[in-house]
Amino acid sequence: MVNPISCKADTALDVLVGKWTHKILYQLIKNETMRFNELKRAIPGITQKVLTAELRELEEQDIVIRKIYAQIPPKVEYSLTGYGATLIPILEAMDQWGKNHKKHLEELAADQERSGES
Amino acid sequence: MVNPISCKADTALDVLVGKWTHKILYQLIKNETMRFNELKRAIPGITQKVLTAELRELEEQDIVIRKIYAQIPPKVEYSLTGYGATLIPILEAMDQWGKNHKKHLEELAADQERSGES
DNA sequence: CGGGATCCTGTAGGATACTG
DNA sequence: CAGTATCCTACAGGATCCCG
Repeated sequence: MVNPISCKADTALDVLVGKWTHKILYQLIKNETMRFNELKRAIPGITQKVLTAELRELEEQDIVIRKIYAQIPPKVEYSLTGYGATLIPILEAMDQWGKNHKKHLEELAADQERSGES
Repeated sequence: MVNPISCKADTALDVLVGKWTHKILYQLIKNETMRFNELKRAIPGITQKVLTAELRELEEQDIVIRKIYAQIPPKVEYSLTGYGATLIPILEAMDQWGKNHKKHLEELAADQERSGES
């Protein structure tokens, strides 16, 4: 029998969900540590407000850490915490599955065309 | 260097996200095959409309299959497809991580109390 | 029994302007 | 530079009623 999932996937989903969350994490995985505007530039389309909000949430959850340099002009650096890094395998699994799923959906579409769908 | 995630996690997230999606999948993993109202009863709080919509989406993505018995009263059975089952490891990983994350958050809260947060 | 058709609402997320 | 502070909108999701 399949190992039953006790439904705490919500908790993980809560962290990962959000239109931009995983892209932020992706950047921090790739670049280790980034400044606010660096992140903003790396993620086209996101607004300051949303980026700030997401980063605050991730910070609260101990997934990213925020280093503030008391200087003018301000400098703030974000990076993954060690704990946050435990998300990487999940993101990688989802990434893999996602890639495969895209292919799968295309094949499905092709099949349906061949069998003459409306 | 960390294996960069190419950002197709969106695709997987798209499938999994939705307030109820993973609970539906959870039920189908546990019970193999279920009728509409069985699912509805197993997932307290969900409405027919939403359940129907989610099932349709999952069906379109070839993750669940819908078996209709032409009879009165109607009988419709839902179950995971073999392809849909490839999601199980991801759900399990998220479940594990989610459980651990809950503990982690509690520890964080306790730490902050001890250090005298406002 | 397993939905479809409507109508409604909360909130995640966007646009824009201002600031230490 | 790295944010706040407002205001606004789209849409996921909910409530309800109807139907073969």
